[in-house]
Amino acid sequence: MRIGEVASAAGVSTRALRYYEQQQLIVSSRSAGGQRLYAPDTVERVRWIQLLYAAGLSSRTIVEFLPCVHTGIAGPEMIARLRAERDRLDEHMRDLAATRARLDSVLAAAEFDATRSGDEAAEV
Amino acid sequence: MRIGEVASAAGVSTRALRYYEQQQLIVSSRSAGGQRLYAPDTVERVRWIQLLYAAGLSSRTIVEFLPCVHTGIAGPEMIARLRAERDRLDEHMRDLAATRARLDSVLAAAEFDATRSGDEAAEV
DNA sequence: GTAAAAGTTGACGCTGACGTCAAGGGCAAG
DNA sequence: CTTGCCCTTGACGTCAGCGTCAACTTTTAC
Repeated sequence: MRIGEVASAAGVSTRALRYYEQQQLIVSSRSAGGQRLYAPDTVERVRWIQLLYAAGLSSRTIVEFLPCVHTGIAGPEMIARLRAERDRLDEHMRDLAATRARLDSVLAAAEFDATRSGDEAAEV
Repeated sequence: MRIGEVASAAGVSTRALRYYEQQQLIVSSRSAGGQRLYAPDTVERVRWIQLLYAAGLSSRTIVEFLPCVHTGIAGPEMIARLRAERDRLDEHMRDLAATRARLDSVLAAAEFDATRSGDEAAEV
């Protein structure tokens, strides 16, 4: 696959893919003319990368994780790192849930106030 | 309260507080000598700000939300924005949960593999 | 009264994940 | 052959939330 195909299949820009390659997150072979060629499973890999970015991991961390993500094999040190990141994720999710709850109660109050002042448009 | 007190009470740097003021997130009066003085509830406000930052909101968004967060009053437009952000948060949390699950299954595989190869240190 | 601690206003630095030109080369179609 | 689209490297730009001097002033403690 060429870079544009991978980009649209994975929903990222070609710039992002070149950046990922520079960060050693993905690899490519080259055509005779020097164009990048990707294995099909690169798309899956890129989706993983996006997930891990969204989870707050850095390129440096992701590049360490990706091998064992694919092979399922990790040394004890890597297992500890994986656990640590999972626990960080858990904590972050708890914080988000708390924030969401507080935001929701603010919303409830605002909606109640809106209905009381007769603003029909704000009602569910 | 002076800036240092608020900073340590809220767990942020003084630099952050000055930045928040510049972004109109908090206000201060001044002493005769020109030093910032804060109302005690500023601490709570700063905690809110931190929560919303952690939830991925920008200063621009937070400055719009904070008034109705405190008063519980919001126009229909603001209520829509609040709902939108809450929904974004929900979606983000779902993504994080999915990522966490996938990470966890990788971990399970790695741990299993580690026990099979007799690496006691990696066992729970 | 004086030294230390805490505060003030600039202003530049930093980090990360790309966006965005610029100036060209590769490649299938007609 | 040339049109047009996709690709290449290189390099500078961006944005946000602060960190970090620097050079002073205010306040506090003794």
